[in-house]
Amino acid sequence: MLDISDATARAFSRRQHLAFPADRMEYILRVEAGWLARYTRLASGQRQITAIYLPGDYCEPHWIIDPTSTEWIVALTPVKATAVSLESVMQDAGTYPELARKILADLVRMLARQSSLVVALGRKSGVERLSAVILELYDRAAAIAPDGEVDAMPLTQGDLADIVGITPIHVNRILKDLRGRQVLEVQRGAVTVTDPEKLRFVAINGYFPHSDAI
Amino acid sequence: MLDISDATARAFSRRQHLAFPADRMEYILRVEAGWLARYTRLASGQRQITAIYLPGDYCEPHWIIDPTSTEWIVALTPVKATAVSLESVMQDAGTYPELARKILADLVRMLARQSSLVVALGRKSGVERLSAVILELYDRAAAIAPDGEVDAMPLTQGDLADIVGITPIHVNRILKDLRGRQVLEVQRGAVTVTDPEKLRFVAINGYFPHSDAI
DNA sequence: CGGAAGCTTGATATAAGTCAAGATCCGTGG
DNA sequence: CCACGGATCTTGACTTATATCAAGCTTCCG
Repeated sequence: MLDISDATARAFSRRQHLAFPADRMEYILRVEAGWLARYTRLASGQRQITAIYLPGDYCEPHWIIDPTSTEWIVALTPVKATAVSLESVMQDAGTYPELARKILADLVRMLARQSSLVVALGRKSGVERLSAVILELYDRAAAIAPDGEVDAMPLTQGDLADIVGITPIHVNRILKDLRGRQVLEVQRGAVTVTDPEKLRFVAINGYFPHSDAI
Repeated sequence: MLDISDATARAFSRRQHLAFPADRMEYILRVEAGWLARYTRLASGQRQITAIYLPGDYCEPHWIIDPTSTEWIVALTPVKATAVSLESVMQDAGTYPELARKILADLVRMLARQSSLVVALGRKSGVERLSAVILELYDRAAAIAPDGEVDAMPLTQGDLADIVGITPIHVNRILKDLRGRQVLEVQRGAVTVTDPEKLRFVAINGYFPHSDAI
């Protein structure tokens, strides 16, 4: 069981797991640096990522209500995180509900994000889905960047494929196209948004109807 | 503003809306009878349903944390629901946290369901998605049925299409096929599961690999 | 009893997947 | 310091699942 003295930063390396399904958790991690993913694995072996956590986020905020992990949590980059024991959140809840309130607010944001991911996966084309997801991450990254400058976002084309539910090969082709339209740049293991507004347009409307140019 | 005296059943007719995006809510509805859907509409006019509420569910439980409606809530059937004022939940929270705890538990369940919907939409084929969604609803309906007997589930083929993110035409073809395999029966505006275990198999594995028969 | 909502089916089109083959980068061990 | 091997990316050719278009039917509500 963790206590306050444990509330110091812990380090995780890229591709290291922070939790597994059925784990009984005794703390919640607040991400200080690095990116995390939450995913499920299907019978077929395929992976579907259902959430991304960025610095400032409480990872799996619902653990304060039901402390059972249901999915895999993995570090997409080297990560630093501080653990807050559930016990202490619960105790504070009565007297200083600040922390509990913040965590619950995160929970609601997460629900909203999942909802819009459902909409994207259910009803949008490849370009639109990919654009929508990259844009959402861009906006979140911009919100926490000290100067609003977002640098390369540490996502493999395989990671992106597992978020938007398409083939990495197809992700590659879409990215190539978006790169050609000067919307973003692609590095090995990362994507950099160069024109957020164009990206926002594509995420909502796709390419112009009856046209190939943006 | 609602008070306790308002906590009596209200009636809504089929296709009537209970909330709209940006509405500021002052209460949460507990569904007593009937089915509800929560949905988003895209720029293209398409609809994507992101949640279904059944009797016993608290509709939009996250309103107790942020009382702003973000999507449309519509009755899929005639509905009876009782309103609980957020004010009273908040007041009770300190002294009798029972109600708040129940609502938060519902919120966590909802998050889990959305997560598995993301997985279905992202990584499963038409049959698998449709089977998974129908099965989930079947299981929920069975859990609240007094004798475990689930009757026809009130979903239009168009509704199903808007949950699983495929065309109503394609839903029709898949249902025809599942009907042929004796998994379920189809009525106008409703679906009846006749072989839940077969359905469960298809939801997880699809049809047998390298085979057309189940 | 008329019309809208819902269902059904066929023919055709297209977005995305699959298969295949290489190229490139990068961390690690010798 | 270099070499090796795995992870990642890239591109082309071909296949397939699902969408689109079109038409007609049925049921039910007002």
